Amino acid sequence: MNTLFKALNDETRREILNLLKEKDLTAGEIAAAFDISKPSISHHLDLLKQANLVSSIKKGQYVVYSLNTTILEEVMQWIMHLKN
Amino acid sequence: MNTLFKALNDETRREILNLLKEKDLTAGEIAAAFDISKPSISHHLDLLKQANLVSSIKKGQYVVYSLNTTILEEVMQWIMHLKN
DNA sequence: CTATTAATTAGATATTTGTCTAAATACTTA
DNA sequence: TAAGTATTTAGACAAATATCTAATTAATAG
Repeated sequence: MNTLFKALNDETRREILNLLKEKDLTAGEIAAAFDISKPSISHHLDLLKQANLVSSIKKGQYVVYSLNTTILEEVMQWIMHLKN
Repeated sequence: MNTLFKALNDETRREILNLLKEKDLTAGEIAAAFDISKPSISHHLDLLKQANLVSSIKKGQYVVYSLNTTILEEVMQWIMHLKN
């Protein structure tokens, strides 16, 4: 839960998730969408991966990232639990 | 959204919300539940208030805190939007 | 093979955050 | 009104975080 909320607690990372919602993207394509250096984006992607919010697959020299919505159930349930 | 996720990104604050789920509590009662100084808890409560996750009312020399679940809808919707 | 492209790792740095103690404010009660 | 209790504010400090540039790793193409 900690890792999850930590990953979600950043505007850039939340925006990355929104981009990946539309379609899978390479690290470079993601970086191109922001005014932030590639290493920084790489770091954000790492945190998102640690939280299981995205997964990645190496395709040749590219790394393709995908959104993983499954883990969002946990956040939903945490919130639901609070609401009762 | 930023303020909300920021407030949720801390174990102590999440635990405070869980305590308030059961019943309203004074600042002192909340502080008593943790091994953290009162000023620190006060600061946590402030962040939760900024995020509208709790509200407070002064009752004599006490300040009673309550959980505000309404704002959680926003988190829910943000997540739901990502899941489609 | 060597050069190029994609991505990550390393290391540095400024900012943010959580925590503390001490002091201030607000209310109650003797 | 003076003393005591509840809470917050102020200021300091260590740890965590987001960012950068430079260097490294991995894969492709000439």
